[in-house]
Amino acid sequence: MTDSRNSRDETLLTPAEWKVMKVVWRHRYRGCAARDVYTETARTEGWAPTTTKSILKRLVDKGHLSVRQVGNAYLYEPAGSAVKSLLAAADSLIENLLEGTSGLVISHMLERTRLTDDELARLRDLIDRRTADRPEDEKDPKNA
Amino acid sequence: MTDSRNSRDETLLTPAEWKVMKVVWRHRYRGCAARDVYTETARTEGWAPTTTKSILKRLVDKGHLSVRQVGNAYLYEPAGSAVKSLLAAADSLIENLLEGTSGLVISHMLERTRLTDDELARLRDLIDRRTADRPEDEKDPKNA
DNA sequence: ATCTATTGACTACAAAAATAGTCGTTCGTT
DNA sequence: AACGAACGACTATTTTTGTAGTCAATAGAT
Repeated sequence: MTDSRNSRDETLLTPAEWKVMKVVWRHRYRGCAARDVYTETARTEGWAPTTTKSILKRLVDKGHLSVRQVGNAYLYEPAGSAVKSLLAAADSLIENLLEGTSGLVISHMLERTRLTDDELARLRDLIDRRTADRPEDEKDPKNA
Repeated sequence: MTDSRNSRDETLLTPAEWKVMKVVWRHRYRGCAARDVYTETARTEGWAPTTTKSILKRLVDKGHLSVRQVGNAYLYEPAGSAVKSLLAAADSLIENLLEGTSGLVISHMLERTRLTDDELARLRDLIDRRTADRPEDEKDPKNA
């Protein structure tokens, strides 16, 4: 047994790690060198280049980024699991939800997130389906 | 200036802190003694009572819990900001959203959260309003 | 009045995260 | 060929978390 009760979840990024991840993600199609990241984090976070490089390395170690040596340069890119990490973060938020606050929190997020009409439509669909599909005995639970 | 670029946000709880917070929250009306918490965390997390007590103290220090001495016992309760912390966590998740993943993440959350019909209705409302209310020039952005 | 279980305060310590420095090597430029 | 800028590897320091022990005070039971 992997002692599930214990400690730190590797799939969860720390705040600093997220900041780095976001920059790499944004550059994901052009390829992203360490410098691209630390130029930006220097500006936005005031970090020393070495700080950023350390975090990059940690992300690689934890498997969230992969490096590829292209000629001379080393290019970082989200290692498959970038979105997975994000969803894990979402799950973790859900886990933390205090009784009776689920609706509140999701509304809050909805209010603060800019969505395309498409995405909105998809969400409405999802909601409709949830309202209808639920079997009688599962209705109006005391929330998760 | 409070040097906003720096480090650890005190309003964000750590995973261990959330676990404790949830228990306190659940007992919020009856009042919650340290023991109530560590009895449960002993079972669910396998923590020593002292571990739980330490976290309780840290939560008090950070202002997420308040203690009130009622007669002999010390009762812990969410210090006003419990929900605020939760929303902060939600905001932080939003901040971390990678370009173009907003809809995905919110759907994901919706799918994994049990909501009352009321809450669902409110969400649908919110979505409808968002779809309609938006001024032309803000439609279909490249996401946040 | 005494004993004991329990509590909160304080202390401890290992691990992870945040932050950053050093250094040998390599790449372009001269 | 020589030099300096920049890179990645490795090392270092401080703070925060996770985890837990010790202990003096106290509340209740006897």
